[in-house]
Formats: sequence, C-alpha cells, structure tokens
Amino acid sequence: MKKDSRKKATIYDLSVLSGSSASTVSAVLNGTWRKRRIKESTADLIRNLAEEQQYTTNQQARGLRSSRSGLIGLMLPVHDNRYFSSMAQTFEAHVRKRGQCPIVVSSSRDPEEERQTAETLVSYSIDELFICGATDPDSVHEICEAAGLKHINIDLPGTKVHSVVSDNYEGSRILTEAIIRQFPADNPLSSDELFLFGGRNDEASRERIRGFRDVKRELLGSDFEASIQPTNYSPNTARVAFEKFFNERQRLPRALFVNSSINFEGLLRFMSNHPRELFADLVVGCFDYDPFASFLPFPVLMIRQDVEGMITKAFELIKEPLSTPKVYFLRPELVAPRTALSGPLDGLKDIV
Amino acid sequence: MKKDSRKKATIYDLSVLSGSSASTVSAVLNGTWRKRRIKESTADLIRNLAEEQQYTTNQQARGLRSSRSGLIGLMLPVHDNRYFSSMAQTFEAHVRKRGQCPIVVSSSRDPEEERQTAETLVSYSIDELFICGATDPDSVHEICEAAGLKHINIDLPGTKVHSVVSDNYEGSRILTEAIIRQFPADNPLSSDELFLFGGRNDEASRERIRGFRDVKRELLGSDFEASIQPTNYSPNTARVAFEKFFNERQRLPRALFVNSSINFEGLLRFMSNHPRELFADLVVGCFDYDPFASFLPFPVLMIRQDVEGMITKAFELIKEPLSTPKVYFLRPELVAPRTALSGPLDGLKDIV
DNA sequence: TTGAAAGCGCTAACAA
DNA sequence: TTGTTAGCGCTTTCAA
Repeated sequence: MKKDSRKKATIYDLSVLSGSSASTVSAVLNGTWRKRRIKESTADLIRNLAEEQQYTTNQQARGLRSSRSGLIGLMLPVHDNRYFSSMAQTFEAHVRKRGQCPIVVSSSRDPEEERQTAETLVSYSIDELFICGATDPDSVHEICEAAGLKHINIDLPGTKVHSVVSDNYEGSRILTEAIIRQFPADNPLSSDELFLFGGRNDEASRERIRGFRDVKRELLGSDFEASIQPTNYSPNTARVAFEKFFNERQRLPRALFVNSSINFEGLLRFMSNHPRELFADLVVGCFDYDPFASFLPFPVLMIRQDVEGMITKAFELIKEPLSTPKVYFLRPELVAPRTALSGPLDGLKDIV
Repeated sequence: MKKDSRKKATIYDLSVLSGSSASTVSAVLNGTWRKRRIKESTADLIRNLAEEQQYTTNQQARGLRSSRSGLIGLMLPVHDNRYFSSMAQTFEAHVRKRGQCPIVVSSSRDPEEERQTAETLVSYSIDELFICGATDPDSVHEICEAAGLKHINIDLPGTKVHSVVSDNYEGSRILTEAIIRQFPADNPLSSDELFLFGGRNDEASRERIRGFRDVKRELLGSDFEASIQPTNYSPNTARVAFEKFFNERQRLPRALFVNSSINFEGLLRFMSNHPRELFADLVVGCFDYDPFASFLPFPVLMIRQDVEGMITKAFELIKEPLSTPKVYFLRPELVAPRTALSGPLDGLKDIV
C-alpha cells in the first residue's frame, strides 16, 4: 500500500513497514549495519522495502546530522573554454568514481566572486573544494580554513595549501623554442618578430613570460620590453591589442606566442576583419590546446596541460595532512600542428 | 569574544550574543523580518553581530526545514564541448542573477546515468532541474515528478513536460542549402557528393537528417539512403567512419554535413593522418558552432544554436504550471566561414 | 541483535 | 514586537 507518493518515503515509513526501529533502518541503508550486527534477514527485509517504496536518502538531513554532504566542489574561472571544460569533465569522472557528487561552479576570475562562491559552497557543507585558476586563492583559503573545509589549488598556486600547476616556465620554453624552429635557416626569425600576447600579472603568466624571454635571449640573442603584450584573458581585449598593433605597424609579427586559447579567440576576431592572405605565413604558438585550433591554415603549435595528471595529483594531495604548502609542477606537452589528441570524452562508453 | 572559530556561528550563538531569540535572529537573517515586524534596531544589531561573527546560513539545515535548497541543477551530456560549455556558462549567469546556486552535472548521454544523476540531485533537494540533451528525458521526468521537482527539457525534447529546442529541421535546411551554394555554377555539387556524418537516432538527428534530405531533393534533384552516416556523438566513431569511407572510395565527398562539433573532431582525427592537400577543396557544414573551427583552411559553414535564447525561454517556462507539454523551437543561426562570434564569456567584466 | 532518544541548524506556526 | 515550540530526516551514542 503506497503512501502519498508525492511525498518521498523516509526511514520512519520503512521503520513502520518493517517493524524495526528507525535507527536500524538507518544503519541498514547507510551501510553501517554490519558493524551494528544487524541480522542479515532484517537487512534484507528493509532493503526490499526500501526498493519497493523507492526510498532515497535525504542528503540534506544526512548532511545536517553528519556535517558532510557528499558534494565535492570545483571552482573554475569559466566554463566555456576547452581547457577548463576538460578540467570539469575529468574532475567529474574522478568524483563519480568515488561515489560522490561533483559540483562545478565558475567565478569569472573575480576575487570577490571567488570568495562569495566559496562561502556559498561552504554553506552547503561540501566536503572538499578544488580551487582552479583562482585569482586570489589565499582568500579562498581563509574561508575554507574557517569552515574546516579541505581544499587545494590547481592551475594557479596559492601559498597556504598545496598547489598543483603546470610547469609554465618549462612549457613556455618548449613552446617558444618550437616557434623559433618553425622558421627555416635561410630565413630565420629575428627577436623583434616574435611577440607574446595575452595573460596578466598572475603566476602562470609570469612564468610563461620568463620562459619566453629566456629562450628568446638564448636563441635569438635578445629580447625587448615591448615583446610582451598582456591582454588579460579576454577575447575582446586581445582583439583590440592585435588591432592596435596592426594599425601601428601595418602588419602582425611573423610569429606569435598567444597566452591561452581564450586570447587566441581574440586573434580570430582580429582575423575575421582582415583578408586571410595577411596570415599566410604567420606562425602561432598557443599556451593551451584546442583541437580545432591545431588545424588552422597556418602552423599552430600548442601546449597541452596535463589535466588528467593535475586532477589525479590534486586528489592525492587534498587528503594529506598539511605540512608546509608545496607546489607540484606537471610538465605540459607540446602539440605539433595538425594534431588531434584524444581527450576526456574518449573515456566515455559509446552508446549508439 | 570569539568562539571556537573552527566551528561556524549559528543563530543560537547570535541569539545569545544579541539577547534575542533564535527565531528573531532567523527572521532577520533570512529576510522575513519585515513581515514579522521586528524592530529596525534589533535587526541592525543582529546583522552587525552576524557580520562580526562571520555568520553564514547553514543551507543544509535551512533546506531540510524548508525542503528547498537554493540549488538549481543543469544536467548536460558532457562538459568538454563548446556547445555544452556555453550552455553551462549561460545557465550559471542566469542562476546567479537569481541569487541561487547553479550545479552543473554531466551524464554522458547514458539513460541509466541520467536517471542516477537525477536521483542524486533529488536527494539534495534541488529546486529545479534543467535537463539538457538527455537521451531519455521522460525517465528523468518520472524521477522529478515523483519528487515534486520542477523540470524542463532543453536541446532534446521529452513528451512529459515542456521542451525548448533548436529548430533542427530549419537549421539543417539552411545549412544544407548554404553548403550547396558554396559551389560555383560552373562546377556545381551533385547529390552523390554530399554526405551527412554523425548523430544517432534522437530527435535532433532525425530532424537534421530530414532537413538535409529535403533540401538535397529540392536543390540537387535526389538523395539516396547511404548519404547518411550516423556515428553517434563520438570523435572516435566519427573518425572510423571517415576512414572507412575513404578506404572504400579513395577520397572524401566534396561536401560534408557534420552533425555536431564532437563529430567534427573525428574529422580532424582523420585529417591528421592524411596530407592537407586532400582537403584543399572540401566544404564542410557543421551543425554546431566552434570559433576555431570556423577558421579552418577550407570553407566551414556552421550553425550556432541560440543558447542564450534557450536558457531564457526555459527559465520562463519552468515556472509555468504544466498544461499540455509543448515543444518550443528556437531558430539557430548560420555562421559564415571565418566568423568569430562573441559568446557568454563576453558578458563578464574584464579584470586586468 | 536492536531500540530509545538526543540533536544537527533552521523555519514557521502560535502565543504572548 | 518578540519568544516558545515543534519538527524537517537522519546519525549516533547508550542501553537493553
């Protein structure tokens, strides 16, 4: 005999139906029944009833009581970008595998929004927070700390807890060198023909710029202040920067190091206003991987960051009791032009 | 005088500190105090205390009591794709604007996973569920229905509640026609040179195929069974299909209608194994928009679905009391080659 | 092997 | 204008 059917069944309903107490039902349903020495048969009975009544645990109640929620949070700068969306995809797979519920939220690289987002997540008693690409991870840390919430930094390091980031310096060196080597010996690239566009004053950008400059000096003999054109992470700001550069010199550099695929989109916006011939022998290196970008009509070298590795490492580290915060570096990978790498989607089973 | 500081302050702490009762504190903090006729000064006092103690509401407790949570769910097939990631980005902005907390989860187009995901979300008492691109939306409906959870379908329609989808038939017609018109009058495309790759037996694919076939018949005089090559939504399956086609005929069709950017990635994988000259005069139409794909070295026509419009409409409809379930169609937009459209990221403020 | 009872932090009648 | 009280559904001692 069904109950209201609009109302979900509770352990009390099952308690009545089974003739056991609510605490017995609870133990059976949350898996602690073995160590409570509950009879196999009682357990069976209750489980059948639960199935029949379509019982599902009310996680809010469980969470309130146990001050856990089963929710694992990932805070992202933005969703709409292949780097971060693959981060979300990978993160989800890991969380699901542990039987928990992923909750992915973005906070636009705005420190205030980051803090608010963290507070919100705390108020839902999430169990762990992965802070990815935060502008101000240490402020987020304070909030987590105050709530006793385990957390870790990814992509951009903080100073209060462990961080897992790409080796941006090394990645940048590899990319810069690869850009330079694209040019033939009889028409080599000169220092004043290679510019870096994009990024801002964050650790990743600083490291990438450092690698870029070092390699330029080593391989091209020199570098100069203006070879760095920061544009934040914004297609439109990047577009404007390219326009400006072009207007001043009537051409783009022969070679471009674009810091992040987001800014690469700014280059596309610029291109859409100009004839394609203009870019016939442009060489672009992009610090980020996007499968479509790899096949553009000019050589595009890309750096793919090891998202799977970062997430895996972060899951390892987040449970470790914190000693002194350390930064773990993962080496990113150079991707040759016209390369289609497999990604997190390839792990999913195909339903046809 | 601070409390434990590791423990979060509760309304009881504030109740003691302020000398008011817990219910007064509660009313002040959750905004119902005006109608409870609480003195402005008491309210002020309590709010100051709350600030000072860094009080934040325990949403689990509030949710348990009020059987709401402030969580709004979006169920996506996958994250790592520009269509769905822009969906997530847009959805987030809408939810945030309403002061609620977005929770975006993917379920791999697997009906069983869709159901489980829905159950999980229900168990957290989410307030509304947006079901995007679900393989079996009606099963998800049953779960929501049983829990009294408001929900709506996006992208792929269901029969039990309202749905907001792209006008796939019309979009497909537009795209197919545009593909055909890419070819010059003196060397026109013939029916046997245009194939559709990708998709499966879902409503979107069926409609796209219908539009494709209709336009082929109208403009090219005929169509044939084999012009449709379903590959599911999977880069790898698509790659295999292209390989197979190529092996059998030693060439690709002159023109391709690729159903979804996910399958377009399969085409890239195919291309990476072949010299670029092979694709010198290929024309591709893709039902989905990706900014990088738009600039590939051959003409790429794309269809951008109206994500912002779909989300907006869905938010309108979800609160409407359900009469007979209706399907709302939004017209997607044809995107010419070499076009960089602005997206949901452009709405964010730029922090430099 | 099980049950009774307290309580997680909050809301919302109902009193006062 | 405010306080008292009774839960929301679950977990977890402690007792039996």
